[in-house]
Amino acid sequence: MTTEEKKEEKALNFIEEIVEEDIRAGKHAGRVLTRFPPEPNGYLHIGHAKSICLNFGLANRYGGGTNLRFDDTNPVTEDTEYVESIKYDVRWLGFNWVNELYASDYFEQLYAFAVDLIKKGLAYVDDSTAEEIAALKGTPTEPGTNSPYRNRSVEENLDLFERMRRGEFAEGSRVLRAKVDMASPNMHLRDPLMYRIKFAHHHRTGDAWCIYPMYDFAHGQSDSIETITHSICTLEFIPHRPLYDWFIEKLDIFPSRQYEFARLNLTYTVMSKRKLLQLVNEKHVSGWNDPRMPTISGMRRRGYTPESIRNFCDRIGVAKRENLIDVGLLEFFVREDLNKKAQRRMVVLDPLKVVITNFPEGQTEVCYSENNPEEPATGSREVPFTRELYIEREDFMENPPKKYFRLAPGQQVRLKSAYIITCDEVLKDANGDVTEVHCSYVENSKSGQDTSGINVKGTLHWVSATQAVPVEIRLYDRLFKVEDPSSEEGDFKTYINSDSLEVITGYAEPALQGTEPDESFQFLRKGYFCADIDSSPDKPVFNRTVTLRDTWAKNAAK
RNA sequence: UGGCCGAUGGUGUAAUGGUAACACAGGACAUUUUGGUUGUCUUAUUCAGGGUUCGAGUCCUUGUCGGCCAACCA
Repeated sequence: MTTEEKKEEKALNFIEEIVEEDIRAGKHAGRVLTRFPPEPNGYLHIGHAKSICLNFGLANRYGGGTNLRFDDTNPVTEDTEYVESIKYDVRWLGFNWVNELYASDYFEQLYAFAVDLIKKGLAYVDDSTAEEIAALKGTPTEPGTNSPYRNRSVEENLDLFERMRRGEFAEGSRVLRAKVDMASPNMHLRDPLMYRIKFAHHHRTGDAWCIYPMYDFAHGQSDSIETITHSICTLEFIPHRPLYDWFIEKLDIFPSRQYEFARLNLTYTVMSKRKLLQLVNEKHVSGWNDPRMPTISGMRRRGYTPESIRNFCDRIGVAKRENLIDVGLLEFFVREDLNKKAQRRMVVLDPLKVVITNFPEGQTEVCYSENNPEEPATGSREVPFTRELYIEREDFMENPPKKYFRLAPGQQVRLKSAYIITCDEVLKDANGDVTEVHCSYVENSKSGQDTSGINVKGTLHWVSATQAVPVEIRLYDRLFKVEDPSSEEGDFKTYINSDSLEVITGYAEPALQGTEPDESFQFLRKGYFCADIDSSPDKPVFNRTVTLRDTWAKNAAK
């Protein structure tokens, strides 16, 4: 079955249904234009990826386009550093926007819209303090009270607003408000603020402006200016929609429409930029791109692929129900993708020395191991077999439980792509800890030319102790100890998992030397690992993306 | 106590008045020179009550539970 057919079979989400209905009805002549509107005040995270896949996916599917629009109306928190990272991340995810735009491009137009509303008697300058405005706003159960400045003349409002722009008034001394309805049960309709005074340097307009539009008077208007047909945002903006429509109607501009879907929540992490910024600022992580972060940049560094993230976003669907998705689903998709793509290598993370007593000292025998059994075309590589080897400490047990298929006294195992060995002797130190295991290899059991007829249950990964390359390995675990840190009592940071990073030295087969950053491998039986940007040719550093599925560990834990 | 949104397996998402489906997670078996991969099987009377209908997860109604809304943030 082709991808095309699969796509058609898949049920539509409710937004796709709306779009199809609009197309059927001939709305906007069947044109579809969406936008992805990040505020450049932080890095993109997996929740944004859901929105990106939705917006760009919709445009893709219905022959439209998507604008990348930076919602940069609050100069004090925004920065070009964020702009650059956002652009990089969207491209990396595999999407191309038709226009790179900024709400700040529209400041002059937005100002003209505001003047228009003032002239229509639908906006006024309010001299009240923030506290006074809040006090007159009422509560969800009590109506608000009109501001004493609500009935200024059009002329006075025009004059005051112009002088606000000229910088004649102090920050916080005046605002422009829409004249809607102070008694509305919808708080957002109680004369919402349109403009505030901020003597702040803007990352794009510099010091050209000292008044900046609020979200509600910038977002919808930007949509309209760009003739966005479907403006998709998250659930918390539902109460803003009547205001979104009010401005468009009163301004009599292009009728963009807003639709809302439920944001993504993932177990064992947090998904708000405010919280993520705290983790960065307070050094709980090394930065926005710390591999434990749910940011796109963090996941990229961790070893996640764009495909795996897109597949994930595809599978979780789009609806209006609050959700908390098991991070295991994300892990499934990265395993699925890396299983096809990542070459196999052998690396011992916690070494136990094995001496093959019947193998000559100083001799090296070349073995060949397939690079990826899922992709035979990737061929095989040489792996040196010597008298002294390392195996994983957990792959040996002196007194093994039932169904332990690994090495134990008197037991036989296969060394992957090499020989079957028999455990003859266990050496211990004064504490009784195992220091070394002596084995003998079965000479006619070499992989590919095995005539021994021996059937072993277990196959172990291994490296030559004398030719192994030490590598730094960073083992990551979930950032939080509880499923939903944000819903727990108190500060979410009290639930940080202090053991979320463990740095160890592993011993890699020689083929792993000189690995380039960003390259992903499957370390046999251990998981997927991605070379970190901290790697240098002489000292590779690997991040563990995710472990392999481990049914043995699961059973043993029971 | 106001307004708005929502409720389908453990988790998500479908079913558009006509046999509750798919994925993940869990369980069982088989395959496997990765306890990986792969394959087969398996896990729900749809929040509750009432109503409309030949027939309701779907429509109506009442209730319950959850979420959002009173930043000069977005």
